[in-house]
Amino acid sequence: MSATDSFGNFLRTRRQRKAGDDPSFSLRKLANRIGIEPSYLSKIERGHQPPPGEDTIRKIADELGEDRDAMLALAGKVSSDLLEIIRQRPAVVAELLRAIRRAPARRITEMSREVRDGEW
Amino acid sequence: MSATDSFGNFLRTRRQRKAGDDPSFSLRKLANRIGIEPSYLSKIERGHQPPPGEDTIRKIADELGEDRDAMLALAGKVSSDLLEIIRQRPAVVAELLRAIRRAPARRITEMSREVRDGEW
DNA sequence: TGGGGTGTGTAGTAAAAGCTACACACTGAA
DNA sequence: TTCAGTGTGTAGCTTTTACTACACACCCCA
Repeated sequence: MSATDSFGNFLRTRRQRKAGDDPSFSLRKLANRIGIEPSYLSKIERGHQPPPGEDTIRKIADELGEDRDAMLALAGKVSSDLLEIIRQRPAVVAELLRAIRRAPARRITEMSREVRDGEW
Repeated sequence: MSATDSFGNFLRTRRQRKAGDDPSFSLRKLANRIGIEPSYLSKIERGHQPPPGEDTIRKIADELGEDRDAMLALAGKVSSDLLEIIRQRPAVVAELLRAIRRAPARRITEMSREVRDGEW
């Protein structure tokens, strides 16, 4: 399943679920709040257009109450602030990312906690 | 200094240094080995063109014996294999990256080692 | 005094990304 | 029975990305 399709499907089902008990989540109204053309949003939901740009995805995620990074990933993208973190120290950070590729998620979360708590 | 300029400057000085004792590092010959037009390489070196695409940067880095991730970073890019690692598990990996933003490089390298050694 | 080698200037090009604008057809309530 | 609201189809657009093609001017040295 292409990024175009999975992003669209996810978006459509999440929006429709919300539209069930909140009429402000009609395709048109949501598009207006986000600041894009309704027809464009329609095409994205059905996979007739690839996912939109980063800023637009961010707004969509916020409106739906979904995780920004997860939606960006669905769209085949990575948040630009993460890119910036990598670009600041390419060698060390690249090494770390390649190291954790197959590590269990639990272990990765644990590492985040340790770093934040300053355990070293 | 823009990405265009710093990438160009770095490339030019590294290439010229090598050209000093190895004539196969003339702009033209290097361009031919890489598979791009000499005039294009010339413009990139002088910052008249933005850095080339990922594949081309990779080839340049390999020719110069420089770190790929570092050169990509100079160009304002991030290696697509790292993007893929993030997209696989956006939430956990994003959390980790944001956590290490201000951590000392030594600590990050240490973490890579620990994960590879399977210390958990 | 050419003929290979050097770098550079000008002028394009193809494809992708990220959209807009507007008309159309349907539905459900007033 | 109209009209506000729903989603959708068609046809564009601008900007960015990542280059190519080719001619020009200089230098050196055989």
